[in-house]
Amino acid sequence: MCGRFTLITDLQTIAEIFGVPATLEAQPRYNIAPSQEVVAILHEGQRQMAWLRWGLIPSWAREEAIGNRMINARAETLAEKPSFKRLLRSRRCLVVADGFYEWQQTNGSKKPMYITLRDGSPFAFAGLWDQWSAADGRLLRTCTIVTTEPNELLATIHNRMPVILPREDCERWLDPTVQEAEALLPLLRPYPAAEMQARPVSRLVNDPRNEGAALLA
DNA sequence: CCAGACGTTGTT
DNA sequence: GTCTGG
DNA sequence: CCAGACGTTGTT
DNA sequence: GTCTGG
Repeated sequence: MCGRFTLITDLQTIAEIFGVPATLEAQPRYNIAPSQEVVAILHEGQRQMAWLRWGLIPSWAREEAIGNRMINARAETLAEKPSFKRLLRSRRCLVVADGFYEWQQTNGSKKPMYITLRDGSPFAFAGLWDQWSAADGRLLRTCTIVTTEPNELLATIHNRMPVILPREDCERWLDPTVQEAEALLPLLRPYPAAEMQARPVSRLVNDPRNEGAALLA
C-alpha cells in the first residue's frame, strides 16, 4: 500500500517535469503522512498544481473523520465501488512524490524501507480527488492514492504497492476527455521493478512528527 | 419504493 | 451522489 | 502508514 | 481491540 512518502524535489522542477505553471511553494518533506496536504496535479479547466488533503472525504460524507481511513483505493475494484466510480470518470489526479515508505514485517518486528526510482527522479502516484463541504462552510479538497499488487521488488517487502504512472500514462490519466474505465484501468499496473530500488531507513520515520533528512539515514 | 451503506489495510 | 438489499 | 487514546460528571 | 489524529 502506501501510507507515507517524501517530496524533496523543489516544486519549480516538479512543475517543469509535469508541464504546469509553478504556482505552489514548499519546503522539502521527508515524512508526508495521511491527513496532511500533498502536492497534486489535476485538470480543472486547465492543468494545474494544487494542494489536496490526503485522505478522501467523499462529497456525500457526514463526517470529516472518514478521510482518515480512505487513504488508498484498490485499482482492482475502482470502477465498481460507489465511492470511487464517479471520481474515476471526472476527478483523477496525480500525487507527486520522489520516494515512499513501506514497512516490512519480519519475525515480529516492522522495518521501514524507502523506495525510489533508480535514477532518483520524481514520479506521480495515480490518485482520485473530491470536494467536501463542512457544516461550518469550509470547503475541503481531498485525495486518495490508488494501489495495486506488488511488483517483484515490492513483493519482498509488502503485499500491495501504490500505482506509479510512467510519464506517458500521466497524460491519459489527466485527460478529461477520457472517461471510459476501459481506457483508464489498464494504466493501473505495477511499475517495473527493474527501474526501482529499496533500502532500509531509520525507525525515526515511524513517528509522523519526525521530519528531516535524518530519516533517510 | 425507502433505508442504509459507501473504504483499505492487516490480523485473526 | 449512487448502489444494494429488503 | 504509525502513535496514542480509549470516559463521565461537575466545576473552573 | 479499535478508532482518531498526524
